[in-house]
Amino acid sequence: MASRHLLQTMQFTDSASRSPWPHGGVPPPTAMSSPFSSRKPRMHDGHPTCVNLTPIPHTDGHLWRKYGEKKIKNSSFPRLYYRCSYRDDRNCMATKVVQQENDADPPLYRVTYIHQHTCNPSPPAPTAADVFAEPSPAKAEHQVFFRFSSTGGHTAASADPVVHQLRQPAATTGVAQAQLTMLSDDEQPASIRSEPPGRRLSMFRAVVDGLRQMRSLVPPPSARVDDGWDSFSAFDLDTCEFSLDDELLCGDLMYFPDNVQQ
DNA sequence: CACATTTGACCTGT
DNA sequence: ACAGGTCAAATGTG
Repeated sequence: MASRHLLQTMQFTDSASRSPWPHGGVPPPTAMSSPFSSRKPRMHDGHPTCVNLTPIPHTDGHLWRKYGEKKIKNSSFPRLYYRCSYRDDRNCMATKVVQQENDADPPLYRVTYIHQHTCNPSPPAPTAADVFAEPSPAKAEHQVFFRFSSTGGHTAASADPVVHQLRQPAATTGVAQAQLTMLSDDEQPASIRSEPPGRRLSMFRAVVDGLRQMRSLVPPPSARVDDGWDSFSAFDLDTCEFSLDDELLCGDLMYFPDNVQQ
């Protein structure tokens, strides 16, 4: 699969631990509608929620305990209810609801997260202000931070925009880390959200140019199928399309090419 | 035995 | 009344 690559050091745990969201640092794949937009955290009974679509609803880096299952009207699949396993001893009120969406292979699940985890205090997730911010000299010494938006998939028509984060340590280390993630609207700076689509596209292309430079510093190994870089090898800078050649493991999430195309 | 899951009952909002 | 969310006893598992 595409997760192991280069020095077998694809690491996603850092962002996972810093994210308020249950998946490796950012919300997982889902349908989105415009550049730099994605699912918005919504309010659920006055509590923030995050709705994700994923083929692997059960592995998101947290420990859940199932507490209910309900047949839902007009749905072929039951709705599963989970709460954080640390609810009692750590007073963590995070819950999630898993609803199978279809019978595809693999099936797609809609996962609704309610409340953020308070069971495992960790440094705050990168704020929206970090997006497109110049890395500090200290940070740049260890890694280069890229976050960019693109349309995902092989065709522009079917492609929903996603926002990706690509991370790489200093080229001098010879170790590359790549992370394909997505940012919710709330994780993106308002300055970007408010930009017209054309302007956002330009910004995205500028970041992709940076990505190309970064790749030139540490070229991807050739003929490696399970190379994370392969996931980014099909960028079309004119159309901002990309494709995945293989599954990509991101944190605890498995991205499948077909799903990324959505 | 401890813990997780299952599943029907119960509760609540519309 | 109905649908959806939660509880909790029964059951399963290591």
